[in-house]
This record gives sequence, structure tokens and C-alpha cells, in this order.
Amino acid sequence: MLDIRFIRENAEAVQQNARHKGYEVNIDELLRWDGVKRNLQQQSDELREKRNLVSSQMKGGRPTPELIEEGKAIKESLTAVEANLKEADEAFTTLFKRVPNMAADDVPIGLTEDENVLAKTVGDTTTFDFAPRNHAEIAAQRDWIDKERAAKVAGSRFAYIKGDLVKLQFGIIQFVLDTVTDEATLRAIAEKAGLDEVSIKPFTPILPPLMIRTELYDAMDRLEPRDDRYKLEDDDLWLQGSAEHVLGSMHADEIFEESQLPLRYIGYATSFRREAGTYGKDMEGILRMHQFDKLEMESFTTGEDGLKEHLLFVAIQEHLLATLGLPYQVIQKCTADIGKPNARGIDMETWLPGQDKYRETHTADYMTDYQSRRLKTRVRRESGELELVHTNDATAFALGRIMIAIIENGQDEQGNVAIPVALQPYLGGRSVL
RNA sequence: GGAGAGGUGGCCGAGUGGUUGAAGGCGCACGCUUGGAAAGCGUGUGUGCCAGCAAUGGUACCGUGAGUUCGAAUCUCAUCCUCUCCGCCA
Repeated sequence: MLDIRFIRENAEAVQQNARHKGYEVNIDELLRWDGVKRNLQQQSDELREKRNLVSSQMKGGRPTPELIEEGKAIKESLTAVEANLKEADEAFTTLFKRVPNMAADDVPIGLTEDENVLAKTVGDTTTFDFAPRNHAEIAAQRDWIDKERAAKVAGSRFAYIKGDLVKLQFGIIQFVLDTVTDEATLRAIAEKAGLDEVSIKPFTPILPPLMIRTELYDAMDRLEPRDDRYKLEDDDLWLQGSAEHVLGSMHADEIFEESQLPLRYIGYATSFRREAGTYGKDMEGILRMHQFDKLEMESFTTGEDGLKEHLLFVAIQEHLLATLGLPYQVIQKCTADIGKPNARGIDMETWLPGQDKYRETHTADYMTDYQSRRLKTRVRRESGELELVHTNDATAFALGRIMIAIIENGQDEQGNVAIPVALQPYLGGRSVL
């Protein structure tokens, strides 16, 4: 959520921002309900004050009939006022929750993802002296992916990952954990990105729960679109769609000491997506699955460190891709594409020779205090002041998609796959799969 | 899944209908004391919302939600969580 006081003072800008992001919200109506609600709240507070006064006169066990009558009258008025207050509050809250976070100043304005801006391209697209195949074809030859049996067992968009591909996945996981838990590496990444001021505090690896309650999912503002989420029928639980969902909500209702920040996690989790509305899209191989494993960064910082943290996350993403020698593009997402709770969003697209295209493999999201306001995740500053923390999340690697990139960029004509040098120590020194 | 116990402030812990935001202790902050420290003494020490420049005032919050009552941390119901025993289980 935004700060209602901010909305009161910047109604026009908030309305404009919602328009730019493609969300239909009527700020005037929101503020009208805000006024009604405050008025009723005031009335309710005054009635309660009276009630407390009357009640205190009866303490000591001498309630007179007059006082009881007065109390009853107050109770009646209060019941009426509070019924109206509840109604106003519900109307207000419904509108309030729809207001998207303010986009940062440098986010390009655009109404569709076509208006995203290519920020930079790193590395040349891989060239071959033969016609490169896509990962599905290579995987079929090498018996790395079995989707037919997965379909029998679980349906479409599931797969059995097999053999060396499994070893590759575990190798990548180790490589990432080693990278982001090492201070020297983080310092080098920060320096290269020109982020002198940023903390180099290492990430703490986390294996989170994969299910999340409705209340917290909604507070994270990642429950929608519900069509894309798996709901457990007999419980108030959803399968998480990204480790960010269960990492960001982890510290709801908590107050950090300033010295604890930044708090950085690298989570490893299987993510679940229904992929509603994507029938027939990306059906080959494992590009778009109902279930995929992902390494995700999440952090909590003070307000003034939030943007630097976001930029560090992007720098880490670039470092990981560059270290594997994969060609990629950095996309600055426009207002329509960054998402409701986001202030800023960056995508990274990796070159996939099998598709002859760059495809999205990473996202970095900066939410400012939009999520933490509902989650009530705060920090006590050294001054003693309480402030909302800023949250950031970003993909380290989506394992399925990054393995596609490794296979397709590293293939030879026979179907062998070169293992990036940085990963070789994690695969017993092998250079080829 | 069955039986039972419990959820109170940063922590421990009292409180079963009426000046209770909540005793007491610990911790923490500031001050006094001391050559310095400890001990001791004193004062202070939650969060949200509304009003106010502020001081401050009002209100709400004792897991969560609903209810009973003139009045609820205290009574009723539902629900979540924790713990113990039994059962089941990787």
C-alpha cells in the first residue's frame, strides 16, 4: 500500500501514476471515502470517550439506573456509527488496495511491454558453423528431459529432469551460493558497478516453506493474478509462485534494529505457476513449466539504501550471467510492465540460439516501502524513530531457463554441451556434458 | 488423527467483569553515587489512528475474528499458533 497521507497530498500524481501503470483507480472516490471514514472514526472516538467516562463513574460497584441508562444510550449510538464506519472502511480499503506503487522517476512511461527500454546488450550472440538446435532437441538426444511420462503423471508443462542435467542444476546452485555468500566477490561486483556506498554483507541461504497463507500472500501484493496461483483446496494455503513471496513475508510484524540491515537472503525454492492463458505458448522443452526451481535474492534495507540495493541486485545478476559467458540484454521495464507494488523493475534476457531470440531469464523488483507497509516490517533507526523497510527481490537464476541457455549456447553439432568454466569445479572438473 | 495445557509489553511474569496501557522482575536509556567499574538510588522506557507547530489530548490494541454487557485482558463461540502424551509417518 501507499501512505494514505501521501495520497491526500499528491492526489493528482497518484492518479496519473495509476494511469501510467494501467490500473483503474478513482483517487477522488478514494479520498471521498477517506473523508467519510475519518469523520465516522472521529464520532466513534468521541462516543467511546463518553462511554469510558460513564463507565469510570460506575467503578467501585455503584452503578445507578441513570448511569446505566446513559450507557445504554451511548451503546446504541455507537452501534449505529460503527456499522457505518465498517461500511466506509471496507469501501475505502477496497479502493486503497488497488492503488499501485509510485514508479521511480527514471521508469519509462509506457502502456504495454513494447515500450520497455533496452538499457544495454552484453556479449555477442553466439555464432555456430552449423544450424544450432533448441534445447528440447538436444535434451531428447541426450535423454535429459522426459515430458511424456511427466504428462502421464502430472499433466502438461511438467517434466522429469534427468541425468547430467540434474548434476548441472546442482552445480549451478552451488556456484550461486558460493558467489553471493562471499564478501570479496560482492565487493568486486559492487566496485565494478560503481556502487561504492553499498553494503557488501553476504547473503544468507534459505530453504523456505513453499506454501503461504492467503493473508500474507495478499499483504505481499503478489496473490494477484489468482488465476496463475495454485490453491490448496482443504487449507487456507497457496503454492508459492516465487521464493520472493515466502521470503518477503518472512518478517511480517517485525521491527529490525538498524544494525541488522541490510538483511539479505538467497532462497532456493520450487515455484509453481498455473500459466493460465498461455495455452499453446512455449510448449517445447522446459521454458515454461508449471513447476520450476529458482534461486532468488530478497532483501530488507532502510529507505535510503533501497535503490542502491536494487542496483546491486542487478549487478549481481549481470555478474552471474557474464561469469557463465552468456550473452544477455538488460531491459528497463516501463510503467505498464513493472508491476503494481514496484517502484522500479529490470528484466534480464539471455540469448537462446535455439529460438534465435533473447528470452527473459531474470527480473529485479524494487518495491520501496509499498510491501512493508502492509506487512508491518519496520526498522528502529539509531535515532529511535520507526520506519518502514524497503524491500527488493531479484532472480539469481531460474534453473530451468538458465540450463536452456547453457545447453543452447554451449552446444556442438554432435549434441555435446560445453560447461561454462566457472561451473566446471562444481561438476567434478568436467568441461563437457 | 485422539487427549490435555497454553498464547499478556524487548524478555520473564501477575492479573477471572469496573481509574488496567496493564502489578512485579529483568533488560534498556538518562541522572546521582564512584578514582574507575560493579552494586545501590532516582527517573524514564510499546504501537497504530485522529487532532495539534509542539507540549499534549482522544481512541484502539493482552494471538486473530465475532458475540454477551452500561462496562471485557478477564465471560461465550469460532479460528490460528505453540507445547505435552498417544497414534501415524520421511
